[in-house]
Amino acid sequence: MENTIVLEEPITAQKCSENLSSVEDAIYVIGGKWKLKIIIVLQESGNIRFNELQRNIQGISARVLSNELKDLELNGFVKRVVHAEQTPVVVEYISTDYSRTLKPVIMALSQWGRTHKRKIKEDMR
Amino acid sequence: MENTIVLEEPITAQKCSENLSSVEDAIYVIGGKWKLKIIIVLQESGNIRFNELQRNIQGISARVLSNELKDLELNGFVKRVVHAEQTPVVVEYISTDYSRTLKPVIMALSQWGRTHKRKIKEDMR
DNA sequence: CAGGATCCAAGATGATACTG
DNA sequence: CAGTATCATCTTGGATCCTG
Repeated sequence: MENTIVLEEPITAQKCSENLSSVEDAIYVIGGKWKLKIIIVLQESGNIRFNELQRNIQGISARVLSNELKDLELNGFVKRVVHAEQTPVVVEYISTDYSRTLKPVIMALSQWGRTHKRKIKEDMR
Repeated sequence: MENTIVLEEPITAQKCSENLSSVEDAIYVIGGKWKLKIIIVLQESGNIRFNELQRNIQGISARVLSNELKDLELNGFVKRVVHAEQTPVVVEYISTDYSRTLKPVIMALSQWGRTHKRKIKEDMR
């Protein structure tokens, strides 16, 4: 281990940019108005079809949902299952194991959102 | 207990929309490309001035930063402190106690972002 | 320095219609 | 049903210039 070169970078800037860039990475893939919502619905419904999914996500259009799903599939959060045996073709979406790694994030967010909502209500009176 | 009317709502839809709406609320206030980043930098730097803040946040323009700060101030995440005694006026931004309630969210996100980055690297080989 | 005002380009979104 | 195509629209964002 004596040959290990430790580059002594400024600690504050270091830690800062470390957190920052990780959060940045996270926001990059699961950020935006819809991604997390879709992931949540998918996780809670097991498997679900396109139109039902759309109904479950308040306000999303077919086009946007379609695009988001492609994106999520590319990133490994969603699996698209086609049942070709039926006509018209049935397509189901299911969440992947990898999407389950987001549990802590979703929990933290929903927890915070809950208390935040309470705070807002109190602020209003 | 026999008179208790239990409205048997579909449990899944119920729990689903609960998580969903909380996360939705959270995303509504801290979502977007910049908000969390600004909050992080603010938390890690104690107090900081406008231009320095801008330098610390890769790629943000003055206009956007200005707007985001107003928004964050309205929501109680940031305090704007004006030192009028000096000329030209010095303005400092500091994070509030309330912004610290986001710690769990930030931790979860940065943790996830970190492991995600590792996964991506592995996927590439 | 700390922003506000303005202009413009680009991307996101909604609505509607259409297809296999 | 599971989307795609197209168009009109609206919002964002960047660039630049300006000011107290």
